[in-house]
Amino acid sequence: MKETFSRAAGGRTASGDHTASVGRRATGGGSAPPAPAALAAKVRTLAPSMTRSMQRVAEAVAGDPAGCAALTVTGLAELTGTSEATVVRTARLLGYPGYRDLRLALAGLAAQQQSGRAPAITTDIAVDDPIADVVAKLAYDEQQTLADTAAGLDTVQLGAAVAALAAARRTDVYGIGASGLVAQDLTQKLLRIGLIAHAHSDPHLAVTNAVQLRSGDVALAITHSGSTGDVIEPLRAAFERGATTIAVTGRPDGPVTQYADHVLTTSTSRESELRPAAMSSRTSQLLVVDCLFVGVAQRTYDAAAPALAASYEALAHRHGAHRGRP
Amino acid sequence: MKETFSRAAGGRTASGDHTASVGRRATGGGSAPPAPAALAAKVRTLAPSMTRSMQRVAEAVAGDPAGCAALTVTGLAELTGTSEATVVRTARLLGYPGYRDLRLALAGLAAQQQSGRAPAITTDIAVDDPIADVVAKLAYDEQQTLADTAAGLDTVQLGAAVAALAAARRTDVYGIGASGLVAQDLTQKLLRIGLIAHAHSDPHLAVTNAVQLRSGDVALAITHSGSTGDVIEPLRAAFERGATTIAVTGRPDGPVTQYADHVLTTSTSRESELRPAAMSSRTSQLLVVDCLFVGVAQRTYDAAAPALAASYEALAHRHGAHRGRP
DNA sequence: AACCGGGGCGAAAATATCTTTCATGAGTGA
DNA sequence: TCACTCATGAAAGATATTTTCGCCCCGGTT
Repeated sequence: MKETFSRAAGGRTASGDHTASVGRRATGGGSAPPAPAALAAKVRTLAPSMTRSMQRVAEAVAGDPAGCAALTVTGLAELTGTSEATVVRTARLLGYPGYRDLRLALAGLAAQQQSGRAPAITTDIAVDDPIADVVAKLAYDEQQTLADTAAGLDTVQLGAAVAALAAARRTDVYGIGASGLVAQDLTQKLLRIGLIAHAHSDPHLAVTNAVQLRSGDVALAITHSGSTGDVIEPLRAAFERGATTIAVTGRPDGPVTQYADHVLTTSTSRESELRPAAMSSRTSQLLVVDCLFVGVAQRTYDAAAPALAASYEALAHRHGAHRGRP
Repeated sequence: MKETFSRAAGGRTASGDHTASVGRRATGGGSAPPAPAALAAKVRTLAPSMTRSMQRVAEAVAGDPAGCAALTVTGLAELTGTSEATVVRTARLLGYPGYRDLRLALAGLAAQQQSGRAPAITTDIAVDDPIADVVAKLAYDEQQTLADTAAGLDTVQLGAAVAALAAARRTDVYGIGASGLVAQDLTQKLLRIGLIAHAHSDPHLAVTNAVQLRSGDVALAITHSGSTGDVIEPLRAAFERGATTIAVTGRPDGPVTQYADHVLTTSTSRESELRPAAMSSRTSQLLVVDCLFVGVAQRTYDAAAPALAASYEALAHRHGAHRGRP
């Protein structure tokens, strides 16, 4: 009973007087069920928003699931040089009701790792790695990113976002830099199934357009950091105009979520000097966007199928006739 | 402290105080290590020697590991119509120090079973797939695409392409539609490490620019079909002007390769109605492009590293300062 | 049929473990 | 510098687990 209550309290009271009063984004914080194998991903996603002590705990947990599963709260607290309270807080942050459940998940994770593949060791890409290693490492990392993202995606939020998109009279997508390309990708796809969508990279134009939106429209912001002002502003404008707003971000607690009815979390993986964060965040974002697209296509199948076929046909003309067409 | 002590005590009779003083619990009290996944077997083996109540508990545990893992001693006792003591006795009989550890093992078992069911998603995405399946299938497919691409990449060609890019005075990248986004992605990255690169989506402008190229410059065309005229034309122009030309295509025998000094092959995976080819080709292309980028970054490390750092710094300013920054 | 061990068994005490509360101090912005 | 916020851990407060203890069922014996 208090269970539920305490959970809600954990979900950051902070900023949102506006948000709070509006009372939207109800689904925001705690809807996610405890993760099974998505734990490592979740740790990475949430790590930035953690305090130092909690990070230590999270690190220990992610680094040695099996070992930590064998420890009691007190044990883990001692190991990480923190207190029981901190351990419990971390468990909560990771989406579990308490340490006990985190421990259970840890045991599960350990078992999976054990039975699964042993060689999960990824070294960073080094300056003198031969090109073949670069290919292998990059491919592996991106695969990992995909797995993490898929595991960490909240299907409820995703479903809600899909529903909103499918029903939208019009959709605006905001993204800057690398995220801008993802925004365009989504837009291209939506257009192909006959929906009305626009991607905006220019902040001013984005806001200008956003204020045109109203209930029944959808605004979708893509930002890895979750705090890209140029993207938040248009989303906010749309939010205040009553449009349904969606955020695709790697920081589920970032400012952007204040104005988002639905938050889709992308995974954050360790970056290195030669592998900028942009790379994995892009992969992650694209997967999310693809899921959105396919979801929408399913929902609007009757309209989408012919549209897809038509655009396929149209394109075929642009390419020389080559074999392989069934 | 009591932790260790009590646990050792739990280890029962046998070795007693010696074990306790050592404080290891790895091997536990008895000789048998707790079972990992051999639990079901153990239950069957030991069932005959169990009392009626214990059998009920064992049965429940073997029948629904996941479900039981979610229960407390009391819960499981109630479920099986027995008492806590019996549950603990059963756990002991199965080789665990207590119920807590049995529960942990149960969680592990459940996780294993769950993950074992993974490769059931080889099917195409159907119109009525639940959203969770869509996510799983898409992630799986893209992972597959990455693996295929990595496996099929010719590292010699890749190395040559990297060398050309790293040495290029200027690089033009051509791509249309979805490939255009990939082209932009590459361009963005190259710019970030201080190289001069442009992406062209407009065929006319592309050709106009291509004729400016000459030996020492690089032109890179991205086209899945390998026969997109709008992309081939500028590549051809560049080729004829003596620039080094690279093609990233899914058709290593397509027209585009005629004018390419180096051909990088992207993988083509099966597409379906709801999963257009563009999706996997994009994933594939991006991996190739990432490899190119990292390769170039390696080769130009002295210049690239500071440039990357600088652009990182510059971006940090655009985002609000949030905590978690070490 | 009555009596007598021998255990299986569960209620409840005892203990360990987990959770919550609360006071403190470190860091931060004005 | 001061007020303020918030992270943090100590310890109190709940729960969960383990242990204790003896009932009572079951078979065998006289």
